[in-house]
Amino acid sequence: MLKIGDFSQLGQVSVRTLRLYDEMGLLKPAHVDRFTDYRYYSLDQLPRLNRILALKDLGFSLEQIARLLKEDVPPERLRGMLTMRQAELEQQVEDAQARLARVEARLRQIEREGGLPRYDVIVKEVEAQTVVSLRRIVPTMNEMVSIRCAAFASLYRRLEQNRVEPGTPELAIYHNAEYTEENIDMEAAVVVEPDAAASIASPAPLIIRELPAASVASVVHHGRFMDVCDAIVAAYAWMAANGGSAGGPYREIHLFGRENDWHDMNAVTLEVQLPLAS
Amino acid sequence: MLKIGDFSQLGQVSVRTLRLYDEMGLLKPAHVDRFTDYRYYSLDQLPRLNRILALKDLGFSLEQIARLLKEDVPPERLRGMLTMRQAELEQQVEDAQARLARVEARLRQIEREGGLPRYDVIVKEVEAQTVVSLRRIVPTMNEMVSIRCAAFASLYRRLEQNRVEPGTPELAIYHNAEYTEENIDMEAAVVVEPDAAASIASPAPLIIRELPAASVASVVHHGRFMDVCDAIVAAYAWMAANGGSAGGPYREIHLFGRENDWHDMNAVTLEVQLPLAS
DNA sequence: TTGCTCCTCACGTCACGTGAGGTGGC
DNA sequence: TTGCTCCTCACGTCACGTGAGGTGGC
Repeated sequence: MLKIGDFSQLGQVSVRTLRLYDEMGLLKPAHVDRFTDYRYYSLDQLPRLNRILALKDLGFSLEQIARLLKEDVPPERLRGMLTMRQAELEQQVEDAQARLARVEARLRQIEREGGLPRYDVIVKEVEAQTVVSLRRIVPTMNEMVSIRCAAFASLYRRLEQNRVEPGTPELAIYHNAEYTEENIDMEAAVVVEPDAAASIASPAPLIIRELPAASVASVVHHGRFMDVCDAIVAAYAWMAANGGSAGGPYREIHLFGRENDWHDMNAVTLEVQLPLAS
Repeated sequence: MLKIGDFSQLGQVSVRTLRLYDEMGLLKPAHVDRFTDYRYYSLDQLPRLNRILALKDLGFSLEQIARLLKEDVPPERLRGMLTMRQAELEQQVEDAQARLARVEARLRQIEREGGLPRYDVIVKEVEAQTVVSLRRIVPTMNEMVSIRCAAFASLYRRLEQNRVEPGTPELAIYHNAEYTEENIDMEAAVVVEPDAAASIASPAPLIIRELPAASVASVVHHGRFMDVCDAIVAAYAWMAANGGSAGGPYREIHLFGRENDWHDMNAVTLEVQLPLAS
């Protein structure tokens, strides 16, 4: 019989750990003194301790190990748990590799720019939404603001006529697959309740559609509206650096409010959402 | 100004998280009502929240992020932290891959044997130890027990003559590089205090040497002494399955006590330690 | 008697999730 | 007045590490 200290040395675990395993029922001492409560272990308990450590080494939690060590686990269940573990570990490897790639991209970025860059890109999930919109081709960049504002004005007017409450915030969607300064295919949109959208009898020229759910690369821009292109560039650059590709037209969310009502175009907050191909 | 609930929706984080970030000083609300303690955020705080989330996504702890967001971090320090993170992540990838390999080895083992195998192999570090030993060539397996016992008896006798206290446990070391049933090169050894070893004036034929520290694959065998070969096989099989190779002769640790004194060779506990090449 | 080992609480870790119990604003 | 949102505690998570305070065995 070994006292807990000796057994812990043989098994290369701490005394505290043995006490925990006792408490959890993972490894009960062969004998406990009734008067002193001292724990005594026998040498032939060492294989069980090693089994526990081996399973822990595979990444199982103590609770899972407790289940695996119950006498009556059928081999299929054992296989099942290991297969689960395998899948989890594959996921872990993948996650760590992706994260590593992002860290390396950051490092390269810092080399270039000498510090944390202006924009941070984060990936988030956006849900599907019903939007009502008007779509316009904008001949040149110079006309963008006026055409977009007119589109939004027209959109809100028609919604009012149909007694449909526009949701918030409004957004613009840019459909050109590549960068262009001419004939920009732009959609001015606003989120509405699906029921409200359905209540519009003859919608034309309004477009009513479901904006699909997506994983998006999201960048928040705060400052001059005209500088939003920097944020868009940042989103595309991030995507390229992390080996993704676009999964749809990017969305420009007017977090600051309605473009037509806003007083100061040099202090807007908006979010660029670039859907990622998955 | 946004109430915490609205800001949490925009930022895709929970209200609880925002309160935590406030408490930690990571992201203070733009304004806190003096009477109600309500937190109010402004839209232009969204970029900071996103920066926090982006850094978290790289795997930094909140405390590290707090340090990174202090105005005055020089870019080198930033690079330093990212490089650290990079190294940690490389380690994580490696660990997860190794663990995955072990899980897969287990799965294959279960396919073959239909359940958890008899032996569990764990890797542990053993420290360098000073041993005193006698080395013998054993012509055939049949003579192993008698020659080994004689060697241990002779070893203990000589230690006693030199008034050196033998440590515990005793161990046998097998030097043949390959499996063999003839001319087995065996060393019967016992751990001693370095000082005590040094005090032996003319040691011959005793060998006094330092058993090197090592990473070992460790298997505990409990049962008949003659079945210990199963444990040895298990250790080698594990090593092969996990892509390692032997880094020295294996050691057979007599946890049960002295082989010469033990009464029941059908109930021994011993540990096989197979050093791994690193 | 003095160290050494053992015992049982109980707090701390990390980034929140999840109530409990109470209050403010429409 | 009724929901809804906000507030501040405070416990739980996971596998221990690390004292605190006290006792048993040589």
